[in-house]
Order: sequence, then structure tokens, then C-alpha cells
Amino acid sequence: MSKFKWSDLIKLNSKEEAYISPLAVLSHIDANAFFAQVEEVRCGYTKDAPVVCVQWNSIIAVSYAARKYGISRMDTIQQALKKSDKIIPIHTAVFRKGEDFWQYHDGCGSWMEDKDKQLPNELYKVSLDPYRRESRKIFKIFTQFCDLAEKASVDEVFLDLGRLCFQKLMFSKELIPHQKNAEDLERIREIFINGQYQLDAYLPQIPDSLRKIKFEGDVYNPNAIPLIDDWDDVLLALGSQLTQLIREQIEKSLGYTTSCGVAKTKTVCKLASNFKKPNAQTVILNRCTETFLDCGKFEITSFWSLGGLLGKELIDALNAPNSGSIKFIREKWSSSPNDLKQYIEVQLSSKDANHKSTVIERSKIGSLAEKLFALVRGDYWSPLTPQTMVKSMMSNKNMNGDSCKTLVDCISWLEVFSGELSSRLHELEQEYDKTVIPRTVTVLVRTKSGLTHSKSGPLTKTGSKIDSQCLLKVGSKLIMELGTKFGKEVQYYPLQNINMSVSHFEVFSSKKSIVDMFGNQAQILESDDPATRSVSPAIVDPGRQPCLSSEVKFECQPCRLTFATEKHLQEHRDYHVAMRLSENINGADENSQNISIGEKRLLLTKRTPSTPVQSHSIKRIKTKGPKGIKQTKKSKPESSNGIMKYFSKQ
DNA sequence: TACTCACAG
DNA sequence: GGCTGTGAGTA
Repeated sequence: MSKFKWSDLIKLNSKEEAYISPLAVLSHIDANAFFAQVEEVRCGYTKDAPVVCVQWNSIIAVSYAARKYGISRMDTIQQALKKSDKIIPIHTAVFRKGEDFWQYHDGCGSWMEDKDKQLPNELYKVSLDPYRRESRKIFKIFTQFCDLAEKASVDEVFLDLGRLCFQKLMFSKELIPHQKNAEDLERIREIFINGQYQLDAYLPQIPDSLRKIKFEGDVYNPNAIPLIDDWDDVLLALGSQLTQLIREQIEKSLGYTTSCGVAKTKTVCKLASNFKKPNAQTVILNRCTETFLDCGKFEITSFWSLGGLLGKELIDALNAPNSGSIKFIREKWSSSPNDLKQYIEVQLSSKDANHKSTVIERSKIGSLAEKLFALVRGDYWSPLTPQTMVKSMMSNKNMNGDSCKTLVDCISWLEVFSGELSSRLHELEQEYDKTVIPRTVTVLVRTKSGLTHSKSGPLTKTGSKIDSQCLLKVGSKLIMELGTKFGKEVQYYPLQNINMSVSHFEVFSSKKSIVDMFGNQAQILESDDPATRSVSPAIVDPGRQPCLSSEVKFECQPCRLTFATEKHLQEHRDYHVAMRLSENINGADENSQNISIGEKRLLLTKRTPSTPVQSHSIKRIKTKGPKGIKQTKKSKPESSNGIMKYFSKQ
């Protein structure tokens, strides 16, 4: 007789209950050196090519081919090049300051000798969009196969293979090709199909024929025990076959290799997928779970969510030795979580007496002890959280030196952020086939002294879809309010950090009008005459469609940028005015005083003294501010273009 | 809404 | 180790 019950098996058919069954089959799949793989595939290299993905001077992902030269994620690109000149560094895509689309600059980067081919941090912001896109493609394959997938990060996923395994067991004819030995399994299938089972009854012993079932990948089995003993092993074997299939599909269609862990719980899956890399899968039988946790590679801090302060404090509170602490805890507190809880409480009390700070909240010690008690046994069950809508999106830029020292600089970065956020919002909409409208925009700055200040405001736009212009409009308003409020008190510029985020998403299920719009655009694009195109389609980010000829009606004379509607043109002009306002508020230097509104690019790239004279003059009334910061009041511009409605608090 | 902290890759 | 990002908690 099996040690499992019919109810354990039947639960696999339920998304809500499968993870809690002792027969659960979950898996964790991780794309190896993901950013490096994306670049390798994008640029057409093979797996043998020692590609590394670079951001400024740092290597942020190392392909396995490059790891053979001893290159690690910590290395700077210069250090890596000393280890081997064979490596192929590829820089991430970047936004240029003041532009709202990203681009790859292949053949450029900080390691280039040619100064013109370097990408200065001051002028660019890294874009991770390409990796998100590839991540979505991978995730789509997962969801095509599997009805319950949790996206754990840009390169990781958890799968609940319960239904697939169950169905394969019950309905797959090829599972047991030799009919002679299949009789037992057929009888079990009949019992299930006819509903002649008792949920509380134990399952029969597994049929002999099933003992020959094959695992895909590596089964962790240091003591060479028989692999198939009970139904949990059978189901894990089926799960390993399924993950193999899914992973092969990903490699075949997208070119990415993955590492995979198959086990009963998420935490064990996660450790298992990390066990052998790259391009491998590791199966942890339930009977081998504790042996696996004790293999020497893991400690308390290896568990998800215990990798930081909390884990360190736990180890400290439990007086656990650094190595083998999982086994130590399991054996020292072997009967119940309660002993563990009491021990932690006592230890923390003595810490309190010594006025030591702790991140462990007293009210949570009970649940923490239960969790730890289960974790060290590989028995901590947590559900897969089905795909949920992200709750916020941020676009962020850290500044070097004094590269963000004026409001003009700020607004230029806001333009980048607006482009990135609107593009990501649109991708989100396509992914869910929903309309997504954020209701709140937040702008945050951090001064060199570490002070942060943020301002949030509503995004009231309705009807049409969110674009970078409308985000920029709100963001500009917020940053100006921040600047005027903060600038008087403390040393404001140069900023150490600036970011913008959108949150409080409203989701509409009907996306008809937007889908139609996309369809029309695509059609127009195909028959578009390049000569009449107003904006070069060479702009790379396909998330941002160029303004098409049929839509072009309004042009900003100085910029020669064109807009579909007068409203859009108006907003664009407001941006120019905001730029000029900011120069005044900020007490801009001599060069930027004279910036023509048509010379945005010039302003943002090189501050040339010979910049043309502006066409609209703004009177400047200087007032003396504290700490030598120039405070400037401005008169209303001659041609305000309705700007005051956006900057009414000025 | 404003801000801080923890955590992860 | 710097950069980028998400989410929880607090007042």
C-alpha cells in the first residue's frame, strides 16, 4: 500500500490545492546568465562565444563561455579584459538624456579606446527593456504549457505541474506501452474515471510497470537508493519529463538555455535549480530532501527571504554554526516549532536587554519559527502566486559627480523616464490585453547629502492612452514644485539620484479601441512611403511608433518635430516653455540663458557658447537666496501657451 | 502622501 | 559593488 491517499492525488487537479499535496510537483526554472544570453542571441553569437553584458564599467552578466576565463560578475570590464582579451563585451541598451526611446550602441562602451565610442554615465541611462521583452517571450511559453506559472523575476519562474502530471498519469497511452504490465495502472485509471475511490483511502502500491519510468535530468541520489518507490516519485518523474520538454521548447524557439529544479516545494525547487548550471535540471526526491539540504552547499541564508539581515539575525539568535546550520537546527529542535519559537524569544529578550537592534518583529516570531522548522525539513509549502498585475513601475537614474545640477537636467531625465514608463505601460497592456491607466505619478530626488524628497500627483488623463508627453507634463510639474520647495532650505543640486514612478493602476478589460488603433497603424506602416515619413523609422525602440505621414498635421518650427494633433503640439511647446522657466528658476549659467528653444539637443549634449539666441525672451528678476543659491522670480512668458495651467503653483 | 527599510538579481 | 527594481511598513 502507498503512504499517500487518493485525496493527495486528486488535489493535483486543483490549482488552489495542488501545492499543498504531498504529491505536489513544482519546478523552478532559471535562465542562465540571462542578460548575457539575451545579448548573445541578439547579436548572433553561439554558446561558445564568451559574451559578457556590461553596464558602464561593470559586468552585470557573464556567459558560461566567459566564466571559463575566470571572469565573474564583480569584475570591472577592465579587469575582465586583463583576464582574457577574447571576451566579447556588449553594453546594455541605453536612453540618451533628453530622449524618450532606448537604443543599442553596439561597438560602444567604456572599454573602447575611441573616446567617441564611449558611453558616458552622465549622458545615458541603462535600459532593461530588452531583457523584459525576452522575459515575456519565455514566460509566454511557460503559460502555453502550464496553467499555473509564477514569474519570480525577470529570469525565473515557478511552475505548478500538478494538472499536467496528473493527466499524463491518468490519460497518457504512451506512458505504459507494454500492455501486459499495464493492467494495474489501467485498473487505477478505471477507479478514478468511475469515481470509485474514497478520498481518505490509501492509494494502492504503484504498479511494477511504473517502476521503470525514467527521469529526465539528474536525480540527486548520493546514497543510490531506488528511484521509484511510491507515487510521489512517479509524479516527480513525469514532472521532470515535462520540464525537459518545456525547456527544450524554449531553447529551440528562443535560443535560451535554462537550469531547472523539480521538487515538492518552491524553496527546494529554487535550491535545486541552482545546484547544477548551466543547461541542466536537478530532481529532488522527497526521500532525499534532507540529504540534499545537508549536502554542504546550503545554510539558513540560502533560503528565499532569509538571504539578508533577517537570516543573519536568526543564525545569531539560534547560536547556529555557520556551516551545517540547517542540519543543526533540524536536529536541535526536532519535535515542534514551539520549542524553536521559545528559544528565539529568550534569545531576543537578552538582546533587548543589551539594546541590540533587530529586524525580527516580536509578533512574528511564532510564524517565523514555524516557517524555519518547515524550511530545514524541506517541508515549507507556499502557494504559487498567479500572475498579478505589477503595482508600480519606476524609472531611475543615479548621477555621477555633478551631472544633474539644474532643473533643465532634471527635466531632460524626466523625458527619458516618461518614455520608458509609457513604453513599459503599453507593453503591459499588450501582455494582459487590457487598458492600464496609472492614477499617480511620483517624482523623487536624492541630494548628495542623502536627503530624499518626493512629490506625487494625480494623472487625470482619461480616454486616450497614456503617452510619454502626458507623463512628462505631470512629472515636470512635480519636479518644479519639489525644486522650489526644497531649493531654499538645503544644498539641492547637484542631485545624487532622480527617479519617476507610476502607481495605482486602473485596469480596464475592454481594450477594443486601442487594439484597433494598433491594427490601423500596422497597416499604414506597411504601405507607408518613406519619403513622407516625418520621423526617421531608424529610431530603434519598436515600442514607440514613429509619427506617421497620415497623422502629421502640426509641426514645432524650431524642432521640426511633428505631432498628430494640435493638443500634442501644444503639450510639446509647453515642454519648451518649462525648459526655459527652469533655466530662470535655477539661475542658469550664461550659456543656457541663451538657448534657443530649437536647440534642445544642443543644450543637452554640448553647452556651446555660440548657441543661437532664443526667440522668446523672459525677463529675469534676481533675488538673493540663502547659501549663495540664486533665486529667480520670473515674469509670465510673453507666449505662455497655457503653461500656467500645468505650473500653477509657481 | 511621504518616507524608510529590506530584499533580490 | 553599483545599478535597477519591487514591496511592506509607518506616520
